[in-house]
Amino acid sequence: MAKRQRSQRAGRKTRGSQAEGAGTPVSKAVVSRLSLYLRELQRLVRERRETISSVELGRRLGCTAAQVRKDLANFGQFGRRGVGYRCDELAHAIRRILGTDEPLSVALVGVGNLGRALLGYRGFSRQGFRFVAAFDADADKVGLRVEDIAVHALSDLPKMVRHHKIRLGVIAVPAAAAQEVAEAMSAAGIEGILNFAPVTISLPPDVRQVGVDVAIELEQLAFSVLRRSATEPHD
Amino acid sequence: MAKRQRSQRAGRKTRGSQAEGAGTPVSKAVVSRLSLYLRELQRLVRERRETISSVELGRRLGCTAAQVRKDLANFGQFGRRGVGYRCDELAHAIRRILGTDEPLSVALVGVGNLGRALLGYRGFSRQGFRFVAAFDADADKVGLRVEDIAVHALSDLPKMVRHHKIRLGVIAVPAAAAQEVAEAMSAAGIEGILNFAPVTISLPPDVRQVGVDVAIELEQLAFSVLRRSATEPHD
DNA sequence: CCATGTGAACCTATTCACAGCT
DNA sequence: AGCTGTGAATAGGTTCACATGG
Repeated sequence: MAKRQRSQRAGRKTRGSQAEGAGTPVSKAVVSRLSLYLRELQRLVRERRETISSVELGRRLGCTAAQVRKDLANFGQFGRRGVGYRCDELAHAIRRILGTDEPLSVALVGVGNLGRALLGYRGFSRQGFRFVAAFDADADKVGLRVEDIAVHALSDLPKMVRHHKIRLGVIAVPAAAAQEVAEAMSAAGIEGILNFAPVTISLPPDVRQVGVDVAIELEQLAFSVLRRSATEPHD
Repeated sequence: MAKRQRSQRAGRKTRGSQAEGAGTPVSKAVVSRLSLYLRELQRLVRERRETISSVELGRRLGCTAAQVRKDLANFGQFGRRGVGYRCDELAHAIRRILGTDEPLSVALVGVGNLGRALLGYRGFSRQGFRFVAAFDADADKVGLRVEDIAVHALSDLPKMVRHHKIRLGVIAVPAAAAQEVAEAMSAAGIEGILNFAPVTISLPPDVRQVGVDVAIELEQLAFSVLRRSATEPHD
């Protein structure tokens, strides 16, 4: 495996080149923590904090300092020995790694309660995402504007994807409709799907997907709470 | 409930006892997959399907058959050799494991767009959760009923927690308010918090927490989509 | 024969501990 | 001194392959 590590001679080999392109496979857990680091760094930058050490970043996020350093080491060298990481610099580097340093266009399908909440959520644009179009199967909703986004018929999806160069799609429809919508997205050329419907959807492997099921998250929580009381019946 | 943990002696190891109480530590990943199994099993039950094998369950969910069997093995024996698992039986067993076989009371704080969407989401009650009260810092919202749930002032939280035996809390407030709300929940005796605000909250270790940041999920997706096109520039 | 349940092998991820730079 | 970056050690999770039993 490509060991181009020691080519320090390239001089400015870009401190923090997110280098390898796709050299080493990075695990999902690492990427997930990178997003967490970024979130905290953005807060630090807002607070005018200049630098932070791996120890403190770890402490704030509930992971070890070694973990922070190892995660970053997957993508390059971003810190300064004896000093730590410059908050703004590292934040920018992580955005480059994640690919959110330039805006990505997103389509939302399903303008129900959840869909509306997502359209109105400012966190997306803060992280470099743009909802450029919404879609709904309900003819009564088509033509409305929700949070300043126009609602279109699903049949317009392919056209809109092409026209707005939409690469990501968000599914916020009932479970029964999710598979169909996912297939439409895939056919329209969307490359990644964030699925809030409580079903597993199956897609060609070249379409990436992430599922979020809020009921499952609550179940996780219930388990850890209840198991805890089982573990420590009385203290 | 209560009762016979280790009553069955030697011979059969308790078909489907979620036995160990807290014997072996179970990883988060396992619990997360259990929820996924449950979701699929509930669908199968609705479709009147009697049994399913680990192979097919794995195929539907995108994991291996061995994974399915190993995960279940953490908690007991639920299958019948040569046959597979009875869908209804296994679903019920998993609900027992997760602790969602009896309803849990939940409080929601933050009746904004997201909070409203969560109150209206039927998936929660389907999985055994009950929103029994909502809270908001905005005095104009206090006194309203949203999705048939009354909105209270935050100062009523301790009283309501006691009165309704609320064990879980959901935070759907802006980032700036989340830490404060979490502390109020903890002080009121809530044992687990599902946090939708995009910040890491710090709490005494006896309060369990799960964070969901939808922007982070989109970032995960962006990364895997963009990395993919970097990996295969031209096929 | 079919499919589970499970020890053992394998592989991945996290933590340790220290070399090396500032 | 302080803190990063990283090989080595450890712990954890997944897959294999087969014995077990309906």
